[in-house]
Amino acid sequence: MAAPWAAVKFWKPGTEGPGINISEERQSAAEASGTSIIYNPHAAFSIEQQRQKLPVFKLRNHILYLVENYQTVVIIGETGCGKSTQIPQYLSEAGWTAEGKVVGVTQPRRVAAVSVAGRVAEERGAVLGHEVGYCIRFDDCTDSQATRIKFLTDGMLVREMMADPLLKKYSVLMLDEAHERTLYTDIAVGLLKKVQKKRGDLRLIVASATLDAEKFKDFFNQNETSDPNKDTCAILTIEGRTFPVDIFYTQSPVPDYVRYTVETVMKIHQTEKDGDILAFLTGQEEVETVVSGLIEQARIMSRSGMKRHLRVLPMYAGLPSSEQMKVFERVSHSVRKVIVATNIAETSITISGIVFVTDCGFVKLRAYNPKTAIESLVLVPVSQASANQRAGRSGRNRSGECYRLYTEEDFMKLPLSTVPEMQRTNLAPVILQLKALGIDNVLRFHFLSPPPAQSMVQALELLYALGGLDKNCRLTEPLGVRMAEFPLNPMFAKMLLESGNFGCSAEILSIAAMMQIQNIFVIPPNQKALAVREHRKFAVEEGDHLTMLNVYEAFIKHNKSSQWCQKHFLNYKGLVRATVVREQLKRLLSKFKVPKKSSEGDPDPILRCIVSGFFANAAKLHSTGVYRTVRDDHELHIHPMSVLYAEKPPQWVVFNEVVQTAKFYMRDVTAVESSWLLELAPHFYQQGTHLSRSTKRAKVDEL
DNA sequence: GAGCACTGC
Repeated sequence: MAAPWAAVKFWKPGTEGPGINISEERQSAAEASGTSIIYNPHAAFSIEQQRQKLPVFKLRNHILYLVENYQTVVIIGETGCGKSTQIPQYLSEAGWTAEGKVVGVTQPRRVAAVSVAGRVAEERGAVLGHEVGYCIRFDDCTDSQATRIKFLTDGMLVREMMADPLLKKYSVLMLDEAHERTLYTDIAVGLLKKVQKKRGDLRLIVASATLDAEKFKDFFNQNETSDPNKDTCAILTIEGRTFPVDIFYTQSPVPDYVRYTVETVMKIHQTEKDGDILAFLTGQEEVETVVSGLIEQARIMSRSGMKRHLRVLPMYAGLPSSEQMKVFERVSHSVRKVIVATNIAETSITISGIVFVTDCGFVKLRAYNPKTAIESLVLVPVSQASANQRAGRSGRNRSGECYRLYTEEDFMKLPLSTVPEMQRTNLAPVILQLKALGIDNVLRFHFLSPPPAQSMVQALELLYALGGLDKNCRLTEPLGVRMAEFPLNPMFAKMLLESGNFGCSAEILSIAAMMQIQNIFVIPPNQKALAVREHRKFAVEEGDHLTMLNVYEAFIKHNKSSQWCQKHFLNYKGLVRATVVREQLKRLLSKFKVPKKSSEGDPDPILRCIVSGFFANAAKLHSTGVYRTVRDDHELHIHPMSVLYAEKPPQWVVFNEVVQTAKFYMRDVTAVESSWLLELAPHFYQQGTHLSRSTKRAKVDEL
């Protein structure tokens, strides 16, 4: 094999030919784009001067005019234009927060809601939580009297609508980052269209990307004539403040993007001037492979006299937060930082100083099969919108470069945008929420992108089986109404509400809380064996649910000690969060007068209670050694992370979810008795109602 | 026998 990086050849569209030297290309592109002024928000200007320098400022009066005259304004706000922080202030200054009214701004992520609120409070010289506040789960930093500009997560807005369906306190709502099309943004969009019909005074601002602007406009425009003067929705574009990014493609498809990522990063390091590198891959394993590959290459190079060093850092959600923080640390001028990341770096975190990006062209996305009701995680090519978002991570401080590890031809074949989450998820939680918000006919709900009808049917079927809906698909009283109040998947809500009847609400609360936290068990790549040995200490033969209960109870017993967590390779922050989640769930159980009881060490009531919520996710071990779902005979396997993976496989199990990678794997698995299924879910497995298929009955009756 | 995108209530 030749020098590993020598094989990588990129070319830039619109140039003479392929195989161009990267440095020359960059230089000519920089010349063509002209000089740009670097914007530094923390330079020595007054806050007012800084605000006026933002691109959005020039359009201040135009925005206010549109909001005054159109019920909905779609704003195409490019990165760095200042829309999220400025528009709410303009609205407030123009009187939209008079008479106790509030301007609300939603964000898809908690950190964004908090940080943007902080920035705006600072600009207004206000104490966060008074005039300017935020509201996210577990953290309501607003004052019901004083708050005029409120930042909140889109999920929180949907929750607020349960108490106040017409959102009466708001005069304007701005849905920020609506182009991301998260589940809750889409729910909010559908609901707000309904609210607007009853509240002509409510103004809506949808902040979106160019691509979806027309779709949002068509959705909200109530003008049924062909006269554009009667439009109720307008579109406005605000230019951003970013720097040009040169895009490079490979000449031919690469056979192995993991290896080519290493090669490309090393080539950039050798031939390019200063600037950090961000490499996009699809999962933890790929990230770790590339990290060790780069460290090895860098070692070889420094031995052969390379002066500038590489600092290689992994970044993915499962990484302990202390490790995650390292990507934000500054390094000395002689060191180049390389961050090897999953999709977390596409939208969720922003690292400054990135000049070069490599993009493998793939992503792991959630998918939902409406026929089997199985959610899975699948590796798919990214969309063009996603690829452009990745490229844009390089042009934030100065002009950047993006190396796509695929051909331009392949890029053109990619879908323009990612399928909205609404169309690739289990809808049971969504339908329950909509029902609780008084949407009787969910099949006729106005979705921005309607989900598959079969997904709706699956959701209705499950909710009926859980007892949350009656035969006419109406929310049951009190069970369905209560289930909808839980910020959880309906199966968890059912399990919690039943826990009083089984006399184990204390244990079920801990289990439900723990199941909401990802990556409780930390496995550092260099101490894998030791970590696994420590984790084994918590394992019980009943399965993952009781193992999690063990971990939680041990954490409490050791006074929530972070040192104790470290010693046992447990995610301290995750466990703390579990205690907070548990408190919230406990308050809901008290509200519904579910008796507080403990089974005092008896596992049986706990397992039966789990079955009362998760009976639909049951599987039986077949003689061939594989599991099959009871409801439709789908082949499943125990996930290697499950404690039952190493045990003698039990005959019957229930599970929380299925992930599809190489096989269909059940996650969070617990051994049960088949008689419990018949006893606790007779309606689902025996009676064969009009909603459930008769095949289900046959499967259990065989036993 | 062998594996864990990312949010959010």
